[in-house]
Formats: sequence, C-alpha cells, structure tokens
Amino acid sequence: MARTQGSHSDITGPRIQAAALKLFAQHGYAAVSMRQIAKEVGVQAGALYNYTPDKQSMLFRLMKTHMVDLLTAWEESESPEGPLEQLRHFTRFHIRFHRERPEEVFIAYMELRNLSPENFAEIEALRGQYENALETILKAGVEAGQFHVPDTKIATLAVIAMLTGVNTWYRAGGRLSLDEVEAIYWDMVRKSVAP
Amino acid sequence: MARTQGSHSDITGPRIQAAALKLFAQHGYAAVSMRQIAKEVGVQAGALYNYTPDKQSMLFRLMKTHMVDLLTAWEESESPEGPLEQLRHFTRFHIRFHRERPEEVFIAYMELRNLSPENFAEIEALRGQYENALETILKAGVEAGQFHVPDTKIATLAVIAMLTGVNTWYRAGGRLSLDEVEAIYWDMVRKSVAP
DNA sequence: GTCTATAGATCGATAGAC
DNA sequence: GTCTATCGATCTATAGAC
Repeated sequence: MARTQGSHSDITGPRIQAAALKLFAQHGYAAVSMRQIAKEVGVQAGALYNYTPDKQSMLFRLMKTHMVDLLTAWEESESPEGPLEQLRHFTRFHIRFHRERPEEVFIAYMELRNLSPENFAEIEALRGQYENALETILKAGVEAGQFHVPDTKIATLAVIAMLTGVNTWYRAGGRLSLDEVEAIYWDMVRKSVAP
Repeated sequence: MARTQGSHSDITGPRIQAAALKLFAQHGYAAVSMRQIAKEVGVQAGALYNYTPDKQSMLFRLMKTHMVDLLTAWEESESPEGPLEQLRHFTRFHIRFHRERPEEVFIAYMELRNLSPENFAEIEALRGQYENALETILKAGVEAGQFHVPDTKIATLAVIAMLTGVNTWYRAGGRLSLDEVEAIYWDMVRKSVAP
C-alpha cells in the first residue's frame, strides 16, 4: 500500500524520543525547545504533536520508561543466595545498568522538578520500589548478622548515592576498566555495611 | 544626604541574589525569567540590570560564592590530629555545611551545564580543590596503614557522593536528628575505608 | 503524517524619563 | 536607582492545506 502523502518514515516516534533524550540530557528540559527537537529529527515542530500531546509528556515518558526498564531488568536478573552475594549482585547491577544509560540517568535525577505533580508522584513511587529492593537485602543481612547498619533506610540511600556517583566521572577508555570500577566500589560497599 | 529619586533601598543587591537563589533552586535556571526574579524582589525587570550585566552572571556569582564559602569554611575549621580523626571531621563538616545550604548545593550540582565554558571551568577548579582536601586525608591514612582503599581518587568521589546524598532526603524535624545522621554516616564512611 | 503559517504569550536586554 | 515602554527574538501549541 502506498504511503500517505508527506509520510516519510514510520520510525519517527522513536527518533523523536531519542532526540528529546539527547537534548534534555545535554541542555536541560526547560532550555530545550520543541523546534530544537524537531530540527534534530529532521521534521517541522508541528509534526511532533502527532506523537506527543505536549512537551511535558515527552519528559514523563522518558523518565517512566527508564524507571520501568530499571525495575524490569532488576527483577529479571539472576539473584544469588545469601545477603552478601545479593549485595554484590546489586552493586554490580546498579553500576552496569546506570553506566549503560548515562543520559536517562541524568534526566531521571535532574528533571524531577520539571514534572507535573501527578507525574512526579508516579516516578517517585517507582524509585521507591527500586530502593526497596536494596533495603530488603540489607534487612536480611542485618537479621542474619552478616551486616551491621545503624539504619537500613539510610544505608540504602547512602549506597545508592555512592554507586550512582560513578556516572559523574566514569568515561569509557579512561584509567580504569568497568570491572576494576566494580571491584573498587564493591570493596567499599561491602565494608560500609560490615559488622 | 537625600536619597536619589526612585532609590528605595540600598540592600536591593542582596535581595536580588536571594531571590535568584530561591527561584533557581526551585524551578531551575533556564525556567526562571528575569521578570520572575524582579517580582520576587519587588522591582521591575529593568532594575535588575543595575546589579548584574546579565542572567548568566547571576548564576555564576551564586555558584562561585558557594564554592568559595565552602573552601573558606573548610580551611578555617579546626583540623584534628591523625587521618581517622580528620576523616571524621570531614564527614561531620561536609554534612553540616551542605545541610545548612540546601539551595546553594542544589544549584551547584544541577546548573553546571548552564554555565558558560569559562565559568564552568572556574567552578570545576574550585570543586577539585575541595575534593583534594578529602583525598589528602585518605592518602595520609593509607600511608599510615590506617585506611585501605584501592584508589584514593575514586574513594574521594564515592565518599563525597554518599555524604552529599543526605541533602536529598534529610528534613529538619524528621525521624532523625542531625547528630544521629552524622553518626550513621560516620559509621559507614569509617568502615568503607577500613583496612 | 508532514507541511506552512500563525496565534498569543513570554523572553532577555536596552533606552530614556525622572 | 527605579520606572515605563519597547525592540526583536523565541516560545508552545494549533489550524488547515496536501
């Protein structure tokens, strides 16, 4: 069947998402115009509105997709036996997953305040689910006497903050391989919750 | 001497800084207009340009003042003897200082990409100086055999990321006092670099 | 599904009166 | 030092042709 006049591609949707991801990460949501996104894709600004009701929805979709991907990948990952091995698994998983998606991670942290209240609540709930995954591991380890942390909730946030920090400095081809980075962080995480 | 006509205050300058601080932290630099800042202060937009050459300079001044304040406060703080006590001192200092200035800290982390290249380089240099303060402590502790870290540079960034994370969740009047928070983080920091 | 064109609002920054 | 007024650019979103 012949294509409708003016329709040049059926993958414009994903290309718009990719352009928004790149530009939001680079300049920030508020600083990026719909015209810039359209130019990156190679269409006119009006055409974007065939794929999104507004700019806010583009941001929300990027962030929600990222959080759902994160939770799904975690749930599908092979969980080893025992709190210590599970903590090692989480450390490794977190560093790898976040390292593979620097733009999504950056947006997920920096653009929370640009979400509408309803959208913000939804993203925060997903983030809470992810934090719970780590806290569950820490609680089990404390119960088994393998970990000592004064407060599992704070330890959860502290470990995640430490691990996510990798994204602020790691560059592929730098002084350290990703394996080395993982080993270094695992050493620190392991000790930080040691009895 | 009589006041110049139209001059209603000689503290307009600081009030503009305060308004910019509040609004940039709340909505982000790019999302805040000069008219919004002026309204917060109670003047017209044009009057702002008696105090700043442009919007970019307002952001840079906020960030530079914050970083210089941070370095000055650190240098003026009483440094104890020995790497372990110095690390405890740093942990306590970092949490307190950052907790007292949530808006400045937020801007200093979130608005780096909105700085001009020259301004960015200057802020990054100051940040590097602060990181060096911690790395110096860690190096001394490793040399003395009191610490074990696979890489002092990464350990520096990991500890700072962990400690700065306090600002994302701590609220005055919450479940934990600041003393308790400091104790919890000190326990984790101390162990994370333990031999 | 994409285009052109535009409505309607808002932006940063400046000019000139007082 | 602050005001009013405005320039020229840019913004999001929509309307209608094809």
